Order: sequence, then structure tokens, then C-alpha cells
Amino acid sequence: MIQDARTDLAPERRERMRTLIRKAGIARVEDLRKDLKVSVATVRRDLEALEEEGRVRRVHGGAVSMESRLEETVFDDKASHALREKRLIAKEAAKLVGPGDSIFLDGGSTVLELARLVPDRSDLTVVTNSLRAAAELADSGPRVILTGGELRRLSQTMVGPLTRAVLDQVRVDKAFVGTMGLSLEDGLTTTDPNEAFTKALVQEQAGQVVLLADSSKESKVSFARVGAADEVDVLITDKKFPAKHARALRKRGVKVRLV
Amino acid sequence: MIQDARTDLAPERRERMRTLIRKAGIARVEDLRKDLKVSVATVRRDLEALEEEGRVRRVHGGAVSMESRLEETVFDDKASHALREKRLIAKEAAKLVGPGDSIFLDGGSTVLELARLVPDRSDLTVVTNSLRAAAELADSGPRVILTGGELRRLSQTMVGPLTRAVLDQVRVDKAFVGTMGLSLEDGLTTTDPNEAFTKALVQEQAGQVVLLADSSKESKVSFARVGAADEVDVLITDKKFPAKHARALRKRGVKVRLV
DNA sequence: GAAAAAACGATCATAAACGATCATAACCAA
DNA sequence: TTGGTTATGATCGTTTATGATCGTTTTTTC
Repeated sequence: MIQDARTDLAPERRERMRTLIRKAGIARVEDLRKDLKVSVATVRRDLEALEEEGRVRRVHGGAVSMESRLEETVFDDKASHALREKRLIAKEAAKLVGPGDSIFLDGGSTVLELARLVPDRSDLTVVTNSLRAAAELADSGPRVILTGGELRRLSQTMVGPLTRAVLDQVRVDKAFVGTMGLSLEDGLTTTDPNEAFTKALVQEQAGQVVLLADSSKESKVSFARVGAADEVDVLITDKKFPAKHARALRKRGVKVRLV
Repeated sequence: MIQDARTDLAPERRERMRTLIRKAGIARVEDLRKDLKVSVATVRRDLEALEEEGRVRRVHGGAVSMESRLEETVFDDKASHALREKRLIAKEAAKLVGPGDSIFLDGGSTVLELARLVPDRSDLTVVTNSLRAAAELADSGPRVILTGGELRRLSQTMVGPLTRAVLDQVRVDKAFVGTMGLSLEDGLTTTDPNEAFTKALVQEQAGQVVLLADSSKESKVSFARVGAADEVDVLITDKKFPAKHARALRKRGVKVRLV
């Protein structure tokens, strides 16, 4: 074995490799070979070891770091519009969550922001059909119950008839739901019938239904109907929500909060 | 013993060695030999002693200090062992998955490797109680159905009575399950009773139960019992699995495949 | 979808590093 | 002195880490 003063000991070389991969998020075998001045065989062996430790995941041509979950969430956030409004709405919604409550969270992006506000509330029971909400709460805090059902890829939610099996057996104090469209005539609408079915089901089981919807959803109508607008108990939206429609909703018994 | 003015007393020399290694985080035998002006044999003996005391960890070519930050990062996470075996086992298991099959995947790490092998099989229906398996398949390929239930953080699986609600309504052709322990007398055992309950439930609903277990699980017994060993239809394990026990299992009607 | 290129895993040779063993020298006690 | 103990360093067969080679698998290209 060649180990003169210029070469690293295996642990320090692996440490450098690990750092390189973590900083870049991903690294190619060839680049690592050049940076560390070893053969590709050694790079592969080291990557194998780092994978055993769970620090990287090997892929064809290199390896990706498992040590920074940050990128994913940043990526997610970038995709969503009106983030500022959504955060404000979520913050307001969090005030409605009392001690020891059991709450339902659905798959909307605003609701996901709410999930991010409660990871320390270990007194809560959170029922959700959203994989992303579950992922947010997977490591800490509240008791988490997933509904099960068929995975809908686009929204990363569990939907369809199978969700009924679990939902029939639980009751929640408050259900926090999002929507694609909200109108007086057509009520709540969303893109997927299965999704709509599950939303409607949840609303039956919840003591209180809280709709989180920024003002861009107002007067929109999507494909699948969830239910009438007045099945919602509380609507939390932003100040750009037209006052006229807010009044109409209040007249039908919906509490409307503008943030 | 040589003990003139130029040489250290042994304890003193070891103290210096320990300091050198701690400061650098890591040190080569050759460097220590030069710094301390002793033979490599002595350096090795001293390192052996320091390792015995838990102050350093020896590596090929030198030693890493256990008293500095480098060691924490090198040593802390000893997560998954036998990755190689697990991959081989998973690959073999993948051969059992026929076209159009519906399969169940549980939360074991070997089973997770199997999940990674089927993302392109869009003819499949995958039922799983593992969030991580679901995450692997969340973007592409098979139809994914999650069981629902209470989230068990440690294993990132859905477990408990609520899983029954969904599982009662589905049948799968083959269930691929992992285990913590496998023994002839105690059968399959795992750490958590809720987890065991769910595993047992799945085995009832499956046409065929395939156990994926590397040989380290053999003759181990964990806390919660899942069921008898002969409730398994096929065991896929590695070649280190004792032939004697493989024979005993075959006698009980379990097909044993060694890879 | 076939051909070409790249990356991969398995295997092997080699040199460094290693552990076991032995010889030496210093020290101590009779 | 002699015999015993201990730390050390040298020797030598063994083990380990590495890099090169080669057939296989995967990805890219056309």
C-alpha cells in the first residue's frame, strides 16, 4: 500500500469525500477521483463505505448526499405561489388549534405551511392524507395518523374509497383543508374526483371545518365538487378577498377571517 | 528497560502520543515514529494501549482520536449493515414479482431495497405501510396504496389497529416482509407489538409470504412475536445462513433461497 | 431500438502495514 | 555474579488497502 506523507489516511480521505458530496449535494466519481487523487476503485470503495453509514446514496456515475434535506424543502417552496399569504393564513389557522386537539390536515400547500408550525406540539394528534405533511411531522412532536388509500402522485396525497376505511374510525376536532376553487354557487371544487371524495368524507367526521384559501381561489371553479360553501365553518383568507363575497359567506354562517 | 535522558518513560510517551493524535484528529504510525523517536513496534504497542483505554481508534496506517470532532463524524452513525447482502436478497426477490402482480412491502431495510428495484414496473400495484418505500415510489411507476394507521417514528411505518381497516379490503399476490429475528422455536419476532400486529395481518391477506432476511437475523429473537416460521412461504437470505437451519425450514415447507 | 460509451463490480498483483515472535538490553532481586 | 522481568527493536510471515485489468451492466447516442 502506498502511504507516504502526501496521501491521506482512509478516514480523513473519506471525511473529505463526505464533505465534498454534502457541499455539492451530488458528486461524480471522476471528480472525486481528481480531487482526492486516488483511483476510481478507491473512490467506489469509499462511497460504498459511506453508503453503509447512510451518509450518501450511490447513483450511477457518482453519489448524492443524504445529509442535507434542506434542498428538497427549498425546491418545494419555490414552486408555490403567494407563499407570503399562505404563511400568514397558516399562522392564523394555528391559533385555532387548542391544547390536546386532534386535527386533520389535507394536502393543500397552505395546509402544509400549517403543518410546519406545529412540530413541537406533542399534545396534538394529527390525522392527514398528505405524505408531505406527514414527512414534516415524521421526526418530532404530534402523534401522526395517516389515512391510507391510493397515492395520488400530483398532490402526494392518499385518496379514494380506501381512505374511508380509516376515516370512518376516527373523529377530529378540527379539519384544516385547502381547495382549488371556491364559489358561492358551486361551493368547493378540486381537480380530482378521488381527492374530492376524501375531502368530503373528512368534513363529515370533523367537529369544525376550517378552509385555508388565499384570495386567488375566490370565484374559481374546478372539476370535481367537494361540497357547498356553507359546509365550511371558518374560512381563513387574505385581505384581497373581495368584501362582497366575504359578506355573502358570513350571511350563510361561515366565519371569515382576513389576515 | 532503556531509560536514559533522551528517552521517555512509557506513560509520558503515551501521553505525548495521545496529545499529538488529539490535536491533529488523526496521525500516521510513521509520523508518530519520527516524532517520538521510537520504533514502529513501540508505536503500535502504545496505540494498542491507547485503544484499550478508548482514547483512540486504530485504523490501517495510524489512529483516529476519539477525543476530537473528527471521530464523532466518522463514527457516530453505524446505521445499516450488510447492505451488499440486502441488495442481493432484494434482487432475488424482484424475480418473484410477476407482471401485473399486486405486492405488499413492509418497512424493513431489505424490503426498501426491493422497492428501489421496481420503480419502472408500472404494471404493479404496491401496497405498503412504509413511508420510505412509498417515498421511493412516489414519483413514478407502480400504483401505490398506503395502509394508513399510526405513524411509528423509529421505523417510519404505519402500524396498529387502524391498518386493519385498509388491509381488510385488499388482497395481494405476494407480501415481502422483513424481520428482526428468525428462529425455529419462536418464529418471526420484531421489536414493536404494533408492528408485529400489522405484519401478522398482512400475512393473512397475502397469497404468498416472502421473507427477506440476511443471515444476521438467524437464531435471533426479538420482543414481539409475529408468527411461526412456517407461515412463511419463501425465505430469501444470503449464503452465510446456516445450512442446518435451512434444511430444518425446508422440512417445514419453507422454500429457502440462498443468494 | 441497436450500437457505442461510460460506469460498474469482481478479481488479481503489489506494496505498505500489521501482528507474532524472538533477541537484546536494562533493571531488579537473590 | 545469576536468574527473572520488562520495554524495546528487529525479523518475518500474514493481512490489508490500493490500483490496474477485464468482463458485465447501465446509460447515452444515433
